[in-house]
Amino acid sequence: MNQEFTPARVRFAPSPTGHMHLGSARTALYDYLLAHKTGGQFILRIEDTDVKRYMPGAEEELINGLKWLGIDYDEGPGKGGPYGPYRQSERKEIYLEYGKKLVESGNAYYCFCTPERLSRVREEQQKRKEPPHYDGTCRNLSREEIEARIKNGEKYVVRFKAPREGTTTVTDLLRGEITVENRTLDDSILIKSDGWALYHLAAMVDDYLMKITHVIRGSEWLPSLPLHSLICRAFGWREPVWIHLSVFLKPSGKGKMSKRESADLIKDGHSIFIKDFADLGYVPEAVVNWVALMGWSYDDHTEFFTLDDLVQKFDLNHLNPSPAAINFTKLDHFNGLHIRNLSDEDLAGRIRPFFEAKGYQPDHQILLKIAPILKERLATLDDSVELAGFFFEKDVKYSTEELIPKGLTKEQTAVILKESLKILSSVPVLTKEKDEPLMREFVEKSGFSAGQVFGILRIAVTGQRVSPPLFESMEIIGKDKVLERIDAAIKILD
RNA sequence: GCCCCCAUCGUCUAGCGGCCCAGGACGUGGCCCUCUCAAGGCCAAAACAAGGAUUCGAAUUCCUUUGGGGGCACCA
Repeated sequence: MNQEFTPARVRFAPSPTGHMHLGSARTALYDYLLAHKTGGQFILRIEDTDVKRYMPGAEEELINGLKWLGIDYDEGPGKGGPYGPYRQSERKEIYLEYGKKLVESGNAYYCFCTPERLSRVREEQQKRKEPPHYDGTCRNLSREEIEARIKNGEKYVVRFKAPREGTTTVTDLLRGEITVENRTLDDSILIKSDGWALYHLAAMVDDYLMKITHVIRGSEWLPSLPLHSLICRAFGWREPVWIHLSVFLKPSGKGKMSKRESADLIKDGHSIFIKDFADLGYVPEAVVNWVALMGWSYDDHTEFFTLDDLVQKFDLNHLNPSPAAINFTKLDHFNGLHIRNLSDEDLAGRIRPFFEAKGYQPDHQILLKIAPILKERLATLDDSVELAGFFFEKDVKYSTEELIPKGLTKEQTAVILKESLKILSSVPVLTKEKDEPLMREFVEKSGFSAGQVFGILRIAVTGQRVSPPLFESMEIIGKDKVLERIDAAIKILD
């Protein structure tokens, strides 16, 4: 498909009515990838024509979300561009003008029906088990009557004059031709009585004026695709390439995530809201990788992708039209992969806030040293605190029972601790290369198992049953503190 | 109710008429490595929704059924 290799102008057009979620993130990602792959532009357009549903802060959240994910836009609010303004609330007059054009060309008409009458009609239709429909009362009003009623101050809307007979066929890139019977079409409202355009008009006008080549959006728009196509045709515009992505299903695969369920996820350390991922310890690289693969694939075995990889390899032909269930365990997997792909310096910087949030004041040099031993143990960044908090602790806490391993007595444990103290005191500086052979030699002679000896030391030094490797940890903690902690353990047993 | 879309292991998916008694990944189980936990390596179990049709040959094409999803606003 050669259209992929011509510069694409693609737009991400969210409405600021709620939190940015995974579905939006994926759409924006694909937009970005297509634009960058083809050397085109990625445009952010805010669809805020509905004042009632406006959520303060949503636009900012959207922009921050994109920034966090690393998908920067070329044109949009705060950035400008040759086709602005990029907020629909600033484009009211434009839509009015194009609405009028449609009326003049006979593709739309003024409708004076009141909302009350409309809902009455709808009720009756439903009672008769008919699909709810505009009944066409104002479809063929005379010019004189229209002028008179407008002059009379009657409220009106602009409706699209949808064809009543025949069929309409539109092509969606991943689904092929979609054909509907025109009699199932409705005369949708294009401009409300308050003068604001509805999505159907506004989006089509903007896509045209902004020279959008590909419309990538959710499949909830599929039912109104014929309408949108018809509007473009009424204007005589060339249609963009239509791409409707399927929705994300809840992890069980049974249905879409409800508001309630989305909010509840956070209890399990998950979320579908982009704003939450950072705090939950996810790195944007992983979220991008994960979400890219829900609905797109490269081949039958490659799964690790950076954003740059994706720009290189993304293509429209491997998009998948079927709905995908969200799989958070796979996100954890990707998160681990990308954490391990980070430099020590980078990882040190990223885990710092998690330590700080727990009241630690981590030293950068120590963070740099623990980064490599933490790397392959982290599913999420916040795991690092639980695993490595002891590095920043003055002393460690544990119970006597924890110190004495199963199968050993208090006395034996004390012997091991005292011997270890002696050995570790004998080396000038604690380094893995130096003390590990000495300790292993002791294990060998003592008749205890490595697991027993190192297990006791692990508790004494880290206060934890599970920790990063012992000798590496001791090296980082330093001789003085290690000896201090072992000494403290011996005292506990006395 | 009506309209539209979708259908391969539990999940994400590869597959675009013979390379497939279906490949990869996550997860699960086992083994190896091992100072704990991981990471890593190896192995295993696990799917073409059902029924027709076309064809020498179908997971791949067509039809029906079933299941799932979306939509039917002066929301987007």
